[in-house]
Amino acid sequence: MESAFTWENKALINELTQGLEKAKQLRIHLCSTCPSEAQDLLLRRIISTFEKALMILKWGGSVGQAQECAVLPVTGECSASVDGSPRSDDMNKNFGDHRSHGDVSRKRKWQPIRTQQVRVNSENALEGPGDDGYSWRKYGQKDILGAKYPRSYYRCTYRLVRDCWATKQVQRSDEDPTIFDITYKGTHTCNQSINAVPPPASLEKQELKNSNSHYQLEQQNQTLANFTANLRVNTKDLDIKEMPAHFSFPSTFACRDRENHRSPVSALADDNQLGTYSPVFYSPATTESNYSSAAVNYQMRNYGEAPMQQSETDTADVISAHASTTNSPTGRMEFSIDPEYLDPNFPFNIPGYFT
DNA sequence: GTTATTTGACCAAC
DNA sequence: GTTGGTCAAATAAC
Repeated sequence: MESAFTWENKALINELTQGLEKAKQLRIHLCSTCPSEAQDLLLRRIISTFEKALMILKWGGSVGQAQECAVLPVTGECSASVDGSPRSDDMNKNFGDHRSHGDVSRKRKWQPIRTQQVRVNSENALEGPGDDGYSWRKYGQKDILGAKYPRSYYRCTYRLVRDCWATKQVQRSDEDPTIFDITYKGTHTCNQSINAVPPPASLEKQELKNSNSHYQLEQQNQTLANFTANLRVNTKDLDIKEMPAHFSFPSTFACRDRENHRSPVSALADDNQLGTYSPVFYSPATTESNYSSAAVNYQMRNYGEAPMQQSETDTADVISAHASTTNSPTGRMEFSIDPEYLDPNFPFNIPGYFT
């Protein structure tokens, strides 16, 4: 069936392919003029971003292994452990088990499952892998048969106020106590973004914050718009005439769904442990020099397909978690792309989304 | 007083 | 019957 989605998907792939080609040409042009290392790095990352977006789109619609691969941040293999051995958690297995379930069950095995391993510093090994950008509430702990350490169960803090059913399980590795196996189940629907929404002081206060969430979104969109604008400024003085005038980063991508205070961009932010694009943004008040720094610091944790230079990423087989996002610079905002939220029905051809 | 964590009990899956 | 996942009352922390 040649659905509208298929057509839009092809059109989007075409646009992204063009963008990729132009970025490559831009890099070639810049290479001939001896660009700074930072410029070259930024260009390589822009190219990589296009490639990833294309890959995500080409996988689109198949909820199988490919997507699961895509959302695993650092192991580079689907459901692979640190040593690369297959893991028992398997998305397909868990998706397939619907029998005798309604929409909700005490064991929501139908939820998408992602696994991740985090290595902690020895000094904080006792308290676990630390902050992953979301607010979690521990709701249980269980001794697991054959495991040396108990498994901890966490659910999203915003389960009640935002009906967010994301959960995670944290299990310390028997072999290496500094490694934690983290299993994420479900996806965040609470529209959390890192450092943007502190845990609720009370449910009432949280509802108050919800009423302001649109304002927060606008602020984030403004930041993204600035990011886009700066990207343009940095290239417009160059003698590049082939850069398509119609292309720009979709800063207006956000605020599609105001009712739910949810947008594609914010939705992408839902799961920072997924396919972690982690561009680092600063507030609009950030100085230009800081912006340059932000651009250079643009982090893209790879999910496996394109080899990253070691200097570009501090991730190896496992994440070295330093436990707290409080180490982040003030005003830092990260978002990541979860292919699950790439809405195949999203009207990309609406004027204004892509100018 | 409010919120988070702990822990025993309950329930579903196997 | 066993095991893993979740609930909810009790308790701790702030």
